[in-house]
Amino acid sequence: MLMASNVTDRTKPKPATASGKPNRISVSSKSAERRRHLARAAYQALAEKGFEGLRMREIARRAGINHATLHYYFAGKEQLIDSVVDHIVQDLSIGRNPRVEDAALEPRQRLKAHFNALVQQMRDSPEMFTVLAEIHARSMRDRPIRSIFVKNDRNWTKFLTGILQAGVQKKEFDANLVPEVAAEAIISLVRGLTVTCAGRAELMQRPLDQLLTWIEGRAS
Amino acid sequence: MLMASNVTDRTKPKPATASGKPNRISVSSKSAERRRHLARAAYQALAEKGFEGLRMREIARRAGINHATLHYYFAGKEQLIDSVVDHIVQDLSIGRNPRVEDAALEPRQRLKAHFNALVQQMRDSPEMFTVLAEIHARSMRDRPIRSIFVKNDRNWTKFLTGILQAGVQKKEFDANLVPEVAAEAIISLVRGLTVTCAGRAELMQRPLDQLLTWIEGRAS
Amino acid sequence: MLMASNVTDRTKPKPATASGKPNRISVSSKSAERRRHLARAAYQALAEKGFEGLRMREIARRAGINHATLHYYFAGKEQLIDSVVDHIVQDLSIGRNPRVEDAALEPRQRLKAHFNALVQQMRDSPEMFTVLAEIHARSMRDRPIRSIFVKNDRNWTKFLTGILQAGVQKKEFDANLVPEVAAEAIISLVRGLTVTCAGRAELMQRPLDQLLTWIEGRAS
Amino acid sequence: MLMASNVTDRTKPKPATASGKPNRISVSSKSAERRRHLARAAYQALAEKGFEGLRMREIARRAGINHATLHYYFAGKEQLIDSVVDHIVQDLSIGRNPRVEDAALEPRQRLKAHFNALVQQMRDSPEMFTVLAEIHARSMRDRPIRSIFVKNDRNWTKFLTGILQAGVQKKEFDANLVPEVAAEAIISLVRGLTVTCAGRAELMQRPLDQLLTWIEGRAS
DNA sequence: CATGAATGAGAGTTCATTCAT
DNA sequence: GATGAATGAACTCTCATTCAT
Repeated sequence: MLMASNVTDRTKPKPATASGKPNRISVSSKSAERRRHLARAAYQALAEKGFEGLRMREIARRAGINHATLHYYFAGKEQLIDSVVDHIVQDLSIGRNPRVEDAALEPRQRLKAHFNALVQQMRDSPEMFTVLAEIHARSMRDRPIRSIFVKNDRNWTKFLTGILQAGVQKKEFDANLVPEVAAEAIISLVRGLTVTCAGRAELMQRPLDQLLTWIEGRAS
Repeated sequence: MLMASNVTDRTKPKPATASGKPNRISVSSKSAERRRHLARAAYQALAEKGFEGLRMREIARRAGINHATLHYYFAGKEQLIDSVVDHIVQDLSIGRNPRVEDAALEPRQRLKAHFNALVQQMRDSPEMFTVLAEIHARSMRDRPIRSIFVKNDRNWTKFLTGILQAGVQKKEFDANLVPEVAAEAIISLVRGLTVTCAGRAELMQRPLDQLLTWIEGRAS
Repeated sequence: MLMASNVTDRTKPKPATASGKPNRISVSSKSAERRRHLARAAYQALAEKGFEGLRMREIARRAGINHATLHYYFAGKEQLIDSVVDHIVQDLSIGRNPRVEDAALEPRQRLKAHFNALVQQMRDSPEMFTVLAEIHARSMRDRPIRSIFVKNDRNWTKFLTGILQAGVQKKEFDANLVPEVAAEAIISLVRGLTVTCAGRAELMQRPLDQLLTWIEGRAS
Repeated sequence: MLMASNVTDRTKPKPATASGKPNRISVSSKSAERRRHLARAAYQALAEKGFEGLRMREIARRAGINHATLHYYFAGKEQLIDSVVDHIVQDLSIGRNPRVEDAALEPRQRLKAHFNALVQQMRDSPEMFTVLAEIHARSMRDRPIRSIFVKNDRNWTKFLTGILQAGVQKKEFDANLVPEVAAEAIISLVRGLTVTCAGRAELMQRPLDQLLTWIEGRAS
């Protein structure tokens, strides 16, 4: 989850057609792939320069195309940014979908894995949190983006609540825990961590461990 | 603490000198006052438009002066922004200085007061957190600003550690608490809350209560 | 005469050839037809947006083809515009060719019919005069286009002179009339009317009646 | 009347103030003068390239200033164009205001003078008619500009009607003349002439003489 | 022929900054 | 200090045109 590399990986391999001529699907997929590539270039520029320094020409340069071509794929800067936001939010949601096979795992392990993935993400692609910080800042003045995060947080809360409930039930977590409230606390703590520990994944460990300890409570 | 109004309040009125002509000190004081006034105008513009939409001309307009005059007080946009950052960080640090009279208070009450002040701040001047989010985002790409926050966080940690230690000692808090680690967790949770609950102070209560519960542990 | 619908009507349908494959002639005919179709699309775009707002892409869109295909029929924008000018001037000349059967008619009636056709044209396709105004304006800076109008005016003058001469001879018009001079006056008055009365055909009546009265002079 | 040079001449000389420091009026007049200068540069560019080829950068170049400065004086291209239209319409109205001293002159002479001024204008500044043709063309798609011309034509009609009435009364003109109708005819003829005879003032003479003959009628 | 993709040139506009007064 | 004027740099966006397929 949370793997920025997913921004690329999301490119689903199109089925190779037998005919030499590209069919409709592969054509549209090629165009979609291109758009993804451009959104990724924008994402990187955003990580390095922020919204303030985000320039269409530089995004195009990063993608290796003429800046006018960018306008062929995106009606304007705003749409390109929307695309970046969509992609990143989609990436965030990966790994937060309660999977059937997870139900068997110990909740404690699942929560730990969730945290570990976060730390790993900070190690692998710290720029993702820079971009997130930018978008979060923007979300405070931009209703539509705000809505996206609210919706995203609801899903995240649901995911965590599921784990917490299971943990309480299995006596792995503190019996007094109110799953939803704890989920809210976890989300904010994690969110704050990405800012506080920007780029230094190792700093995240202790607060996350502390959080786990609190969640386990006297149950541990 | 954390009162945005402080941005203005910090402007301490200097006693008018007897002479009709302003003396050196009052001139420099007037100049400093003007600089504070401008930084405040910039702060408001920043809250409404973000760094991306921050314009020297609009700042000047808000302050009621000609835009060219801005350059008499700040060498450039960057310096003006630095000034805003300085002011806001200074505001943040207010209320985090362990005061002698506090030592007598119960640590639990002191922590609660700290949290309440935060909620109040969100109610009174939510724009401060918008600005903070902007600056936090920038701090992830900007070393000097990052350093300011690191230093600020150290002070904050120290402040919280003091309270936590006292609380453990007085058996108000969980005996197993490692004050510094808990302080780090508190800071990140609070930081995340300001984003998650942007503008809706009421949402902050439950996570903060949860946090208190955790800190008190079986001691409660 | 002067019927904008002629822009389309001029497209004479070529009889389909027996062979299933289109032969040279029908191909070139189809191509010519397509060119006329495109010129008409350009004419309409010109009427709505003027030269300033004339866009190759929009012309293509109106014609229902890809904009790149436009370049298969016209080397460039300039050639397309030339084509529009040619078509419109050709339309203008229709009805100004002295016809044998007209010789029998009373000059007064012929002149009146000429004016009526003009009024009708303004009623039916006012956009033609918008396009004409655009091309007239351009003709004042563009020698080749100017030449086209000068030539066109010569034909128009000849047409009117014929009527006027006949009218003087038949004592229908003022005996003192110098046909060529009056023709020039008529042309300019008509030309000015199309601007002054743009889109409001009813306003053209009175000046045209006045003109007729003047031409008839004491003869009437 | 109709003197393009008036575009410049309209610059009313500001009264020199005694004080070395420029007063409010002269300052504002200087700015207004600058605006007039820029509008004139736009007018010339418009005459040479038409609306289609009108470029802010070139207008600035003609005026000898940076193109950004143009935006200091005019909010945008549209406002600059509006200014050009205003100036030209103002120029047109000069000489069409019935003056008291004219009442004594023979109407025939006054009408002739009006026509002569037109011919002279075509000789002196033919570019004015090029610009007029552009604006007329635009007026056919642009309501606000259209309104300006409608209003202008009303004044022109009034001016001519005054002369014609006086002429009829003094038996200089055809007794059957309906002044207002004739005025309309005159306006359209003149308007058409400026297009037909673009740049060749000598061609205007014969139609205008014809027009005069018609107006005088059997009275002459 | 037809088209989606691409591009160079250039448009209007904005903005931080400078400068003469 | 203060300000109106000016400017260079750079921005987003558009468009006619070209080209590979």
